[in-house]
Amino acid sequence: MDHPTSTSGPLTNLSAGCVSRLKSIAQTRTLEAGETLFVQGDMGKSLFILDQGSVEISTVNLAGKKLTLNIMRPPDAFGEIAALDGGVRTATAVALEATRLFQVDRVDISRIVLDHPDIAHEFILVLCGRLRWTSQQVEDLGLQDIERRLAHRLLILDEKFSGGNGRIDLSQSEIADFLGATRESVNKTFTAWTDQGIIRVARGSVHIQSHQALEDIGMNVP
Amino acid sequence: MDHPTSTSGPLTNLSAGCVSRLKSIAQTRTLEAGETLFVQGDMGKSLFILDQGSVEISTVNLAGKKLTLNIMRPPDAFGEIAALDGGVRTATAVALEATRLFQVDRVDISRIVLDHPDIAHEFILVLCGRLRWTSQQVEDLGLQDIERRLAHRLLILDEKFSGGNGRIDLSQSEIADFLGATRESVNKTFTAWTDQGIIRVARGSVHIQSHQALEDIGMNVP
DNA sequence: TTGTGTCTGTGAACCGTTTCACTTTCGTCC
DNA sequence: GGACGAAAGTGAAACGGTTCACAGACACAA
Repeated sequence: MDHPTSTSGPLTNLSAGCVSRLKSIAQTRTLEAGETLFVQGDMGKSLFILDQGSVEISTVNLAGKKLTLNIMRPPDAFGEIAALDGGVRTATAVALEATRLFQVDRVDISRIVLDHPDIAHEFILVLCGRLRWTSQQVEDLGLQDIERRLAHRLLILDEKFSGGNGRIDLSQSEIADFLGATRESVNKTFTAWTDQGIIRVARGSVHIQSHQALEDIGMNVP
Repeated sequence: MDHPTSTSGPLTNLSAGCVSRLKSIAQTRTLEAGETLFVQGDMGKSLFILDQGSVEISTVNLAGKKLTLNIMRPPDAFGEIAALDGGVRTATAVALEATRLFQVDRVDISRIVLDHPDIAHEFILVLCGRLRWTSQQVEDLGLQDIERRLAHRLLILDEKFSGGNGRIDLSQSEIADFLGATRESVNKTFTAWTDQGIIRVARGSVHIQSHQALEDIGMNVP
């Protein structure tokens, strides 16, 4: 069996070998754009592996404010926490477009994990990666102001969604939901950055002109 | 081998059986009050299991603002992420008092995890619990105002540190660091709550008079 | 081409929280 | 018992971000 996509860091995924084994015992499932796969608080019975499309993972508070935790695209897997420990879903998953995914049942995963130590080890690495991703988010939300959070998040989104090429295809509202901020705040920061030549904006996307400048902003003392 | 202390939720610990096996291959180590065990960014080579004392897990930004992520007490274990995936420490660990702990080396853990599927499974459950704890923190920081965060955090601290008896032995500054807020904000909220009979405050501690009231505050629409 | 809806841009008022600058209370160590 | 440091209490001013209220731009469908 090959190694996981990356050994640490927040972008860790299961290895191709492990994924194909899981797919062999999975059901396939399709979702329409906007369809909800599960909501926070549901009992979680399965893990999902994306085949086509994209799924947004988010939480909403009682006032209706949304915080986007992640946007999953193939070959991402998600829903592992509840699938592995049998607890409730910690967030809500909604398809952003027509989506096709594999659904692996909790009992099958438990069996595989106990039978195959190498797969158990892979799940451990995936969970560690998730923990790093989430811890980073706690740190940002608890300690950084919006400008720094935004700089940091743009760099992460660029790496995750565009492989570092600098084009991020998200609207300013979507980016704001990632930060726990408002669209207006994001827009005002973007305007300033555009004036400085750090980014270029278009309808539904941002182009990073200077990764270095964004890194510097993240490194500044607030 | 017995079951983990709890099967899901943020307070999950390793089972007594697993802990005693890990202790048998661990070194013991003592720390003085204020001594730093590791800092964020260090390469992580081991897992720690507390025997006596307490350790604060926190992150600090460049401006010096601190966010307390957790305070560990026996029989808590911590440092698992870096110990399991070999990455860098995501936070800093400092002893709050004279502390004694067991240190288990990363290579020994890897071996045990691959040799003992049941222990691997326990680690998976512990990581899931950590992820639930951390996700909750993200949700609070991203979506809730200080009053709601404070209400929620008091209930969690009460359960974790005092088994739900209502007495939380932390100063207002320490509580503020848990929230990512200032001591003054915590103090002002405490004054209001004291007037309403929800809590009673003393030097270095808070007494919850009405768990229900705090739960209600957490449930309110902001 | 003219809608129609979504995304972007922008300024003013507002509000929650921090910062600052104290005073007071409490414990404990000479 | 008085002195000192740490914790708590409090009000005024400043600030970062949100809310609100629009106006303009672009995309796509009728």
